[in-house]
Amino acid sequence: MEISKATIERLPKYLRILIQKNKDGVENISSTVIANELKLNPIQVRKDLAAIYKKDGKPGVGFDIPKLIEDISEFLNLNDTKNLLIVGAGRLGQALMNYTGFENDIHKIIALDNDISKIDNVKIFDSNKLEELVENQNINVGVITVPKQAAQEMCDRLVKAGIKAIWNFAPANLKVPEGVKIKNEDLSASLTILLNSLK
Amino acid sequence: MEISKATIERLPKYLRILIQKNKDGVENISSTVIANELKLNPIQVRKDLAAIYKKDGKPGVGFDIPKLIEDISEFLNLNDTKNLLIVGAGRLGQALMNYTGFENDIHKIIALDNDISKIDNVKIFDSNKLEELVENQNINVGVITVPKQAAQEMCDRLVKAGIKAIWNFAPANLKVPEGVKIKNEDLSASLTILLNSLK
DNA sequence: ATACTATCGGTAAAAAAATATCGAACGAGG
DNA sequence: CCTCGTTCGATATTTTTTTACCGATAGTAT
Repeated sequence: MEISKATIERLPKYLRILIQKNKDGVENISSTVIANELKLNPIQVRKDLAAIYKKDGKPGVGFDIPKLIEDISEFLNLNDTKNLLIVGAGRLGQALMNYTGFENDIHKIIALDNDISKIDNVKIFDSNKLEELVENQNINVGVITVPKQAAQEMCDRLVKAGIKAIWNFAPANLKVPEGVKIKNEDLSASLTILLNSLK
Repeated sequence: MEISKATIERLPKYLRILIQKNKDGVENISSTVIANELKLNPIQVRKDLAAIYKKDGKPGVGFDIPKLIEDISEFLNLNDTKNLLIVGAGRLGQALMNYTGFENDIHKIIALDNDISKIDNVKIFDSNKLEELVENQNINVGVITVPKQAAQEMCDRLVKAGIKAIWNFAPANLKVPEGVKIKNEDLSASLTILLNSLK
């Protein structure tokens, strides 16, 4: 079956709940409980899970949590180590380097900046090492945390070096060629939408 | 007409393009040009704009950029000053305090932390001032940038103090009562979805 | 053993969102 | 001043996503 984009966006949310419940020692969970946590419809949760779950959920009991964690992780390909190259070691870049929220996949993170003396305890490379690092460090994702003015240029260099996925935090619509995926983390838009929902 | 959630999520993207074109001295823009920039369908762009634009677009010419900027800004309520209270003055909190991507609305940003000596050039308040600040500084949005373990507690305090909108950067499903809006900026999920799209 | 409740999966219906079609209007160029 | 390419808005259609319905099953309590 074809798995919808909407479903893929919800799977990580289910996973976070499942991991928490698993830590708490719970063995099974129903679609109703998951739905309540996320303010979703239980039927939707079941449909999403049916798309990737290999074992059937048990009527009256729910889903086997460890098995479900395994299946979602496998589907989302979380067990392969991913290497990130953070371009820009300002406050945001530093925040990402130290981010502990990547619960499942392990990421090697390398920071690049024009000013290589920015932080003491992390190795920062000079920006001119970008192409070399992409090649030698098996980088999967380029993360852009430079100011907006420099963002497109850094994006172009990452693409030229062979990167297929870009995670952009600069407030700009970056252009990438066909075949390269880009995810814009548009904080301003995000806040605007939140505020708008209050109306 | 009722404006769909999907439309509201696209409006800030249109706005960013329009502001850029306006700076470049362009006076009109067609739905086709906007759509190409964002890899969307021009018909969709026209439909979105029709929902909030007060003036008609001109066939053969396109839309009046300054007027469109004004109408989108008004619809999204961007001209009112919004006050943010950032809870947690770590790297992420500092990044948000210094973020220059909030292109349209002006935000007074106040930071809270247990350690009020963290940064030199920004006034940081002690965490126990949270309730007082929410009351006296007319705070519209509480921004959570504390570690996951402290996130729910801070969220509860914000809600109790009367905050109706929470912007959460901690990797956790925070619970809020009915009537309070929460936007989770789930970076791990975001990255996972990006990586998944490569398959 | 039987009834009761919670929950599942599959199919069907409804709602939301995206896209297509088309006649009309604008401006540029001959 | 006529023709052509561009673009619009309105209505219709298609696709995607969400929600409802229902018969069946697991576990629990009587």
